[in-house]
Amino acid sequence: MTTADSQNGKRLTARGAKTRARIVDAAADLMYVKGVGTTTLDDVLAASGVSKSQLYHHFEGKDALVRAVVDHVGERVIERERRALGRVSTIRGLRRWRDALVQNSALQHGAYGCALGSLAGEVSDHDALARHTLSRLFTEWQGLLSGVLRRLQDRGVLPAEAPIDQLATGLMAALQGGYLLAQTARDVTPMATSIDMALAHIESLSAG
Amino acid sequence: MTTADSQNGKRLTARGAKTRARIVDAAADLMYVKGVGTTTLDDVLAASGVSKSQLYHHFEGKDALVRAVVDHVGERVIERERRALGRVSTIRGLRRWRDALVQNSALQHGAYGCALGSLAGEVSDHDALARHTLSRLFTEWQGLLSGVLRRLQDRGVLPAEAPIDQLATGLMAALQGGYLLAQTARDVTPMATSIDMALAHIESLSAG
DNA sequence: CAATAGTTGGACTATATAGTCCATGTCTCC
DNA sequence: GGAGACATGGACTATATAGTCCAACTATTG
Repeated sequence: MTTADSQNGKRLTARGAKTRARIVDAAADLMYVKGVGTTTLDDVLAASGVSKSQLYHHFEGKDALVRAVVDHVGERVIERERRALGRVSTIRGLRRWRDALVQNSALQHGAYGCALGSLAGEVSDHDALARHTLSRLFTEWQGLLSGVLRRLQDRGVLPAEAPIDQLATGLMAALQGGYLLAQTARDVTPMATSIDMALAHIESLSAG
Repeated sequence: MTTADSQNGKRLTARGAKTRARIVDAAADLMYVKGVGTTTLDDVLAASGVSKSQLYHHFEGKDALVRAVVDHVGERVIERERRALGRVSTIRGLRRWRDALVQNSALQHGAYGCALGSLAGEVSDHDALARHTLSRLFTEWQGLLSGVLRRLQDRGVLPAEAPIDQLATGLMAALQGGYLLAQTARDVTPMATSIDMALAHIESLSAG
């Protein structure tokens, strides 16, 4: 966990932890759909069925809540990606990973974008701490992609000279850029296209 | 111009047009730096040295102002890109284009991201009209990239079968994703890396 | 030079929203 | 089982912000 999750020094009963989790869950969902700025504390209260004092009991204020949401969403995304990428060691596996993300986004016609990416866009310029956490999360996600590429390398699919980390950065950017274009067009096609191009580039190196 | 710029039917004197432009200019700058949601009308008033009634004389409300900002920023970006890309017909030219964008972003250590991209992220899920405009702007920008690739094709640098439009989409996504990663990391390196990867892929097709 | 339409200044209002407070209820641990 | 800490409910406040109103001013046009 990044920030104080088990309230600095305070005891925290199972009941309290549950309430806290309910708040963060509701806030994360709302902020994904409505955006961070337009999600009010009253929205969060209504959605989680919790009173204001409880919210302020568990969080110092909205900023702290936003940070908790970043932590929570980050954990969820990284967990999902770890499951999806942790053992992939083929180009086909990467394509399946791509398909899953694209199809998932297609359910909303691209709306809302990447859970992490849209948080990053909304928060990065306003909260240095949250930005830093998001930056680490992206790096971690990228590390999972690097792992896949390294396994490809180990299996001889990619040459030893292939710049693994840079390829992972490029793939990550293709993903995030694709999300943004899809979100704006309300059509996942550009997202599929951009990831395809990145994967095609990676695949083209295997000939070398 | 997309939305009503010369107020539907109303006369508009040179003086009025100037005031209107001052408002949009100030709003665009503030919204780029502070974000759309956290920029208040009072901020815009203070920055442009204009009174509230003038703002409401020229715009129906904040939404209308945001749309005018989208139009204005869009025009500025497209103009800049038309100048930068309009006559490029070499890979080297594309690299110079990349350098200009990266260096420009480096001046702010990546902060604020792409003028169009960050607007898209903030506005797409809240204002269908603005989203549509932004989508068209991205398409237009991408069209400029397609133009470059087509010239490369005409000059025999790229093969006839090269999927121009998809490559342009991929390049655009690499750019936008790079912006987002740079904004989050406050370091332009990932932006440079991701565009490089897209350009390397395009270049690699010239061998085919 | 009127008459009309566009332009401006700034006080005023309504409301949404973050944040406070305190009384009461419920655990935990000795 | 009792003391003290944790947890909860909800009313209350302060304030920021979008939006209104109107009187006065300035340009344009017949």
